[in-house]
Amino acid sequence: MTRIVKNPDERRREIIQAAKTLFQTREYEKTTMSEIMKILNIAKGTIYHYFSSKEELLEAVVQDLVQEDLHKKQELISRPGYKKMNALEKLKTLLTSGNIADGNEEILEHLHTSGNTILHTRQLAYYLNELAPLYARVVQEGCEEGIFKVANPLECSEFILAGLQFLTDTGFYPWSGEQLSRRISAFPSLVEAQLGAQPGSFQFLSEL
Amino acid sequence: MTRIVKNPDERRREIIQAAKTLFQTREYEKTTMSEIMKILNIAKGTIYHYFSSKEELLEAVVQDLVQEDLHKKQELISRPGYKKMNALEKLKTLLTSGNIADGNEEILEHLHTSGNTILHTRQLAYYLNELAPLYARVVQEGCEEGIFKVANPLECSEFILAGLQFLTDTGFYPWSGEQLSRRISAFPSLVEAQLGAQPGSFQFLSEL
DNA sequence: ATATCATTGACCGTCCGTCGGTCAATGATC
DNA sequence: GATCATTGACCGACGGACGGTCAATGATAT
Repeated sequence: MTRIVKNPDERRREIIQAAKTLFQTREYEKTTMSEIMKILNIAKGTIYHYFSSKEELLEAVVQDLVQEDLHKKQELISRPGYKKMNALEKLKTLLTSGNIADGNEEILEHLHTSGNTILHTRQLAYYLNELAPLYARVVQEGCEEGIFKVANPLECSEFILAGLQFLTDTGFYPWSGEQLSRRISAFPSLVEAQLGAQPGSFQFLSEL
Repeated sequence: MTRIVKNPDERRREIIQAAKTLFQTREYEKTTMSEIMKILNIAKGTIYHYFSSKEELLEAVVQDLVQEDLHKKQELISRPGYKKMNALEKLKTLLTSGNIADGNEEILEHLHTSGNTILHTRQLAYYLNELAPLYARVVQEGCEEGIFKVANPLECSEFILAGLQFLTDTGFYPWSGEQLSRRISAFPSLVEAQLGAQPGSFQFLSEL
């Protein structure tokens, strides 16, 4: 067969991109390396030239996914208007800019509701490591502004992000519609209590 | 080979028991049906006579695991002294009676630190469904006693349990020792804020 | 005796990962 | 500038393991 040689970086990203799509739509465990290879028209060996195992490929995909989100958020932060906001508005900006699994929303939405535990867990864990500090900074500011009251900003951020995500992401578990709406309705008051914020200030969490 | 016929219920429980041990020590995905079958000295077909897939066997194991915990907690609740406690003491009793993955502590402790995402996620989800209502009731009582202040007891319980578990269970993700101790130190103030409880009342959470 | 059903183990298809080997580009040597 | 060695991207047949199937068989109850 004709052989196509590409820039290694490009090839690597191609593989990650294809794997990302498949892992998200078909579920990690039910995605085969052969599928990825067929989509890209490459041989088995090529994938294994770049990633020593399926597991390692997953790792790269997750990293890519979270990094994407991180960049999006950093872009938001560096926008002109951002600095003038108070901590609450900043938090709202960060939280509403599509949490985890953004940009790929269209793909997900439907098939998201399957159960892709491994991908989602890794993603959340990695997400916490990378993004919780960002939120923590804003929480800290809120405390200084006097609108929040939190003893441990970083852990508080991790706690909130983990809770919100785990309890509403059907990628972890097939939560029922009743469970989801029940939880989402309660989130504003939960987060307000957690941050010591004014009642109603996080009402927007119920309106996504 | 000589054939050993057992009471179906007993056989079923044998299989669940063996699978439970292996799933917890070796990790679900790396446990093979053949291993289970070898331990029990039964043929492959026998397992599939009781469980139509490995996945279904996992489901049964998780259910068993959580049910075990539920019974333990119900036993605690029905003890003579329990009813006389105030809500805070009751919560402490429930929370310190070994959360998820109790009884099997010895086995875990060490190998727990591997990464067994699927088992742990299912377990937490199932745990929330079954046990959050128990906690919610106590939280509700606390509100009536005036020592807590919570708008949505059930969702609040789910939130706390999910957060604590996800952020400290190395079965989800290999959290570092630094992360773990940092989070555990912060838990008292986080939970107190969430429940609107007196500062210091959940200090015991840092001392497990 | 015969119906029922728990049990067996050979067998199947699939999937991850390996490995020996190909080929083109790069750069050293004469 | 012609020749040749080296590198590493790429290939794809193959191995081995695993989840799952099924027809046959033995045990048990009636």
